[in-house]
Amino acid sequence: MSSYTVGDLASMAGITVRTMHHYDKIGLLSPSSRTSSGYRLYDDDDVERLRTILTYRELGLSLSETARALDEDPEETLRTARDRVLRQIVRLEHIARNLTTSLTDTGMTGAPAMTSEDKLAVFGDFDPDEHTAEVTQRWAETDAYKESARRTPTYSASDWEHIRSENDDIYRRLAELKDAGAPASSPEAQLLVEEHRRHISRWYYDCTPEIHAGLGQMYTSDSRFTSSIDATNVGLAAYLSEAIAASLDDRS
Amino acid sequence: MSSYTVGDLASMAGITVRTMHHYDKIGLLSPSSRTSSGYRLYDDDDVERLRTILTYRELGLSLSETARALDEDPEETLRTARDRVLRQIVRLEHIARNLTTSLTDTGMTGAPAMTSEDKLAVFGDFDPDEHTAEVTQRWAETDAYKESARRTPTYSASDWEHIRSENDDIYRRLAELKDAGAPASSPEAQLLVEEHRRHISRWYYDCTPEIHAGLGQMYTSDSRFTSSIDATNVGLAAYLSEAIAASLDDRS
DNA sequence: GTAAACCCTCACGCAACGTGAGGGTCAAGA
DNA sequence: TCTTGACCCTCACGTTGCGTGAGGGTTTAC
Repeated sequence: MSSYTVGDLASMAGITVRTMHHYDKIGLLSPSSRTSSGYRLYDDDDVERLRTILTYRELGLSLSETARALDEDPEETLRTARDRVLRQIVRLEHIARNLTTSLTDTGMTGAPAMTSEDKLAVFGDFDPDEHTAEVTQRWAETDAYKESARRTPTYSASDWEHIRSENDDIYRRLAELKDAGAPASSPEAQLLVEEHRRHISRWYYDCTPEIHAGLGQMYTSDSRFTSSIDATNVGLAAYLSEAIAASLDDRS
Repeated sequence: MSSYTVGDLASMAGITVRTMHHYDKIGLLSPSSRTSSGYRLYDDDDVERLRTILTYRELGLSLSETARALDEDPEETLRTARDRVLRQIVRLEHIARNLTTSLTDTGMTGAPAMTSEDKLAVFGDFDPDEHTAEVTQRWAETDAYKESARRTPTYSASDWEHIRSENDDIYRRLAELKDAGAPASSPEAQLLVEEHRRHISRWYYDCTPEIHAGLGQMYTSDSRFTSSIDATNVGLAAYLSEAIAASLDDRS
C-alpha cells in the first residue's frame, strides 16, 4: 500500500498540481488522507480513480459528466463515448476534405476555404432531412440530448448520398428479414436495430437506447415517419418499431 | 447593398446574438454602421467576414488566432489547419478502434469492463504525442499498475503497419522517379515531397516546410537516416534530400 | 542550520460565450 | 393613439477547467 503526494501523482499523470487541487475542490477526486501538516495523501485506489477520470477526460467528457460516469456502467459510458468519437471523426473528415479541395483549387481569392458548397453549408441553407430535423427538435429538450449537444455537422452532397445509401441498406436488409418471416425480436433483427441506432448516432446525434425507443414509437405514431419508412417496404415502419421495442425489453 | 441587424445575421449564421455582441466587443467583427437609435447594422462585407470567421472557428482556431489569420496568407492558414485536423482524426480513429475492442471483449467474456489494461489500451503505446508516451511510461511504474500488469496486447500493430506501408509507398514511387531520371525539382517529385511532408505531419508531428528542410538535410548528413532510406533504393536519401531542398527554393 | 524544494490556501485571470436585469425602439393591430 | 410584442441596447455576473501568482508553512538534503 503505497501513498503519493500531489506532486507525485501529478507528474505521473502528466497533469499539474493545480489540476489535482481542482479535482479535490470539486469533489471529483479527494485524497484518501492527509498528513498532520495538511499534505494530501493519495493511495492506490485514488490512483486508479484518477486514471479512470483522465481516460474519460480524453474521451471528451466534461468533469461533471465524468463524475456521473464513475458511478455508472462503464460499458454504457464507453459505448456512448465511442459514438461520440465516431461522429467527431466524421465531422473532421468532412472538414479535411473541404480543406484539401480548397487548397488544391486554383481559386485563391480573398475568401479562403469557401467553396460555394461551403458557404451554403456554414449557413445551413441546404435542406437537411426533414425527419431528423423534427427528431432533433423534439429531443432538443431532453437532458440526454443537451449533454452532447454539439452543432450538427454540415454534410456535403456526397455525404448525404453516403448516409442515404447506408440508411437504405439497413432498411432493405430489415425488410428482407421481415418478408422472410423472422420475428422482430430475432437476433438477426436485433443486430440491425443496433446498426440502425449506431447509424443515427454516427451521423446525426447521440442516440441512446432510450432515445432510440422514443424514435421507434414515433415510427408508428407519426405518419410522416411511417410513410417515409414504408416507402421502402410496406409495414417496415411497424416492424422496425417493434424490433426497437424488443431490444429494450431485452436489455432490462 | 443590403444591411442586416444582429438578429438577422445571427439566425442566418446559426449563432446567437450574444456571440455577435461578443465579436463586436473584442473587435473581431464590428458592424459597419449603427442606426440613430444605436442598433447595429451589418453590410455585405461584414457578412463575408463573419463567414470567414466561422470557418476558422470550425477549424478549431481560437478567436485571437482567427483575428490574426484574417490578416495573413489564407493558404498557409489552411495548410496548418488541415495538418492539425488530420492528426486529430488519426488520434480519434485510434481511440475509436480501441474502444470498440474494449467493448466487444468485455461484452463476450462478461468480465468487468474498464480494467487498468483497458484504460491503457484506449490510448495505448501508439500516441503521436511524445509527451503522453512518457506519461504512459510513468503510469506503468506505479505499484497499482504493476500489481495487475498483464502484458497489454499491441493494439497499434495495425497502426504501425499502415504507417509503414504508407511510407514505403512514398519511397517506392519516389525511387521510380529517380530511376526514370526525373530531376528532384520536377513537378512529379515535388508532389511526392509534399506528400511526404503530410505523411510526417499526419502521423508524427506538425512538420512545417522549414522542419521538413531540416529533416532533408539530416537524410544525407546523418548516416542512420541515410542507410534506412537507402534500404529501399540506393541513392534515394540523397534524391529525397535534394527534392526537399528544391521545394523550399521553389517557395521563396 | 539553512536553502532548496515541496506543500498549503486563497483568489484573481482567461476563453467564449450564456443568461438574465433593466430599459429603449419599432411595426402592427384595437 | 395607444398598447402589445418582438426586437434592440448596455451592463454585469455565471460557467468550465484550470493557469498563475501571493503569502506563508514543511521537509529534506547537505
